[in-house]
Amino acid sequence: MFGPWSFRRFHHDPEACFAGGGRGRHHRHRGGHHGHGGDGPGPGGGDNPWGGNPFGGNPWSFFFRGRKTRRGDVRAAILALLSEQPRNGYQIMQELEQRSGGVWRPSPGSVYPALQLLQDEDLVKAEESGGGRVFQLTEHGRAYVKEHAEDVSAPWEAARAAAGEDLPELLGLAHQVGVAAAQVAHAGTPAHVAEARKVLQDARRALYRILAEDAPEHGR
Amino acid sequence: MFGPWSFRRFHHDPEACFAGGGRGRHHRHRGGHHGHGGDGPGPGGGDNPWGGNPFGGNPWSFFFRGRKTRRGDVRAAILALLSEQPRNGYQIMQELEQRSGGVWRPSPGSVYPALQLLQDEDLVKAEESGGGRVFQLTEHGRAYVKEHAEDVSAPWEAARAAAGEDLPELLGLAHQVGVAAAQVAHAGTPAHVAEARKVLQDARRALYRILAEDAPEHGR
DNA sequence: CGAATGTCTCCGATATATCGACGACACACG
DNA sequence: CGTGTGTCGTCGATATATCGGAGACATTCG
Repeated sequence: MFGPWSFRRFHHDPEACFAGGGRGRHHRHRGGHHGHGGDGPGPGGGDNPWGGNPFGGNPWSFFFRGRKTRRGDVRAAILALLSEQPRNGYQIMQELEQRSGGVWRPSPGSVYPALQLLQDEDLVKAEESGGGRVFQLTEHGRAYVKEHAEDVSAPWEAARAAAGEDLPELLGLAHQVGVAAAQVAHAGTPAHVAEARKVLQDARRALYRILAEDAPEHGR
Repeated sequence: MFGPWSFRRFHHDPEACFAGGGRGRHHRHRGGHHGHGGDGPGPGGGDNPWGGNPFGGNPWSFFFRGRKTRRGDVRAAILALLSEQPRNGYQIMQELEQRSGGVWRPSPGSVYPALQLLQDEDLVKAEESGGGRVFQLTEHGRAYVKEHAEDVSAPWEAARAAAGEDLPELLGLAHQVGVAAAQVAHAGTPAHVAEARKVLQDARRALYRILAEDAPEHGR
């Protein structure tokens, strides 16, 4: 089954629990060329309990972390995109984010090693261009894509479908609430700010009350 | 005066308006080694109207963009930090974010050029370490810091003070609202989701009503 | 056939670097 | 002295790269 934080698990396993900080909490800073091992900027870390951002980052990044695809998806996606046109690594990440409606942006940690492997297999080659490197399929790569059409899929579609509709909609609304709160904080009087604080506290309470009233599931 | 998006302007100029997309909107993609000039992931861009993140990124990043410090602050901050101990570029950015309570994280676009200039002036030197480069003051740099103590300030304190209290507090609450909404979206029934949608819509409406009732300022 | 173990891929964080836009500051001119 | 112009520093976005943790998948063993 999918990890606790993947939306695939959300989709297939409604029992999945959000408790705890997810991967970021357990993730240790590494040695080697990265030397620092201090506490991370996550919740509870350092002077700022909300993370790197004093306002806590966005709430969905807290949940929507970790694996969003399956093994082989990044490789398949790269082959699919490069069979359309040459692209650099950054463009590949951007395009996948765009085509998945934003639910999946492969990290550099998967894209660059996958590109390296594809080069090792002589399916892809890189050319210097404008200060960066543009990747394109080789002749061998084109033949491979033709012969393995079923492997060169569009995993961004699955990612998009898996994310569903409710989460984006509610988080979009929550985002608008945050925008309005920021405007009050900026342009409002102290009395306005106090009023806004109460509105937000009431909304939070109402949402948790919805969760609390959850009875054993019927017809799910 | 400060730019439309700096919190300094927020602080000193309450008339400042949030309308429009800020710097990101006008910022053009550049040529040269970065070739792509397509529409950005910002509001209104591409398939996903909320930005790179399908859920719109966090609301405060929309407002809290652009300049947060004055000319020379990054240089002063680097000198102050390196007079304590050697650090690499990434650690400098992290430390400033931490000490400012998160309101200021200088971008690589200011830190690395400033480090280069400080090296050119023989105030700082770099040493390879663990795959990266650690920067430290030279003898000349140490003398400079001693002679110009008034220039080597703690701009993170000013940044922190300028951000004030209301914005972080309200955005922290909005963040918690977002977290609760995400939990409902994930674990709730369709009826729960509909109920949560209403809670969020009501909260947004209440916040804008607070702003709408603003009379001409008294005693501000 | 199910459980345990091993392996492989994905990801977040770390780390670096630069360009062009833009805001703020200094300076010059009327 | 105020306004306009020029210059300089800051920033977001672009672009690359890698390490170690962890999840998912395959394989092996009982």
